[in-house]
Amino acid sequence: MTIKEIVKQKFPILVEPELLNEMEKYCTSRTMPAGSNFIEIGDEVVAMPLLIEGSIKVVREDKDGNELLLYYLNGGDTCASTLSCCMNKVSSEIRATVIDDLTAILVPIRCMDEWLKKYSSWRNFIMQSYSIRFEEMLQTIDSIAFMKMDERLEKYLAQRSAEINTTILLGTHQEIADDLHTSREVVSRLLKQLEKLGRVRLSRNKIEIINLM
DNA sequence: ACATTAATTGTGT
DNA sequence: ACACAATTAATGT
Repeated sequence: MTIKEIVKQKFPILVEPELLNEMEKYCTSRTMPAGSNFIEIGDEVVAMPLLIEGSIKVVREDKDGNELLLYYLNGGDTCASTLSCCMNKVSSEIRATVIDDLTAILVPIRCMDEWLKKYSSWRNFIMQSYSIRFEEMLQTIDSIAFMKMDERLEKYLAQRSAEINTTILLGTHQEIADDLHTSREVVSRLLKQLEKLGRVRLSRNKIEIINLM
């Protein structure tokens, strides 16, 4: 499939034929296996990714090396942090690791300026993804500040399953605990509670969502 | 198929 | 939070 066709399918908001032609010319497509680093803190940002398949986890790191989960990116998403980085021509503020085998289209940052001027659908797309991400991060801040861990966990599960549009989440309790900055035991116990209530079904490396609010 | 080992999950303090 | 038990999955024989 050509880049043009992929974009049409996954990013229908981008409409100008001219824009699609330019994307065909300047963008590259790239795949990376689960577990690899998409970008490291301090790296120079050379392109903005449009995710086709797979997912990426985006984190910040504090001075003691603790990771703070910012958000997950899935098919149809783009990375808002990359945006702000390349606008200001600075190095990456974030680390992004590939969670699920990734296919992405890379937009060279030198295209950004021009396309923002020339193509309204590109402008809308950027604005829209920026505001979606901003909203989501506000919610995350709210939940850290105001919600108890059981609610946070539930929200986390609900959000992740909605994002990748599946009722089955793969991964360990430890990984969830890391994302939520709590201990593995707490996650295990809360999950057990949810299972007793019939809201999830648990097995090793797998959580099946039955019924979350 | 069975035993061994490593990783994940469960539980009491 | 820690220690340890129990369970499950992966691997070798």
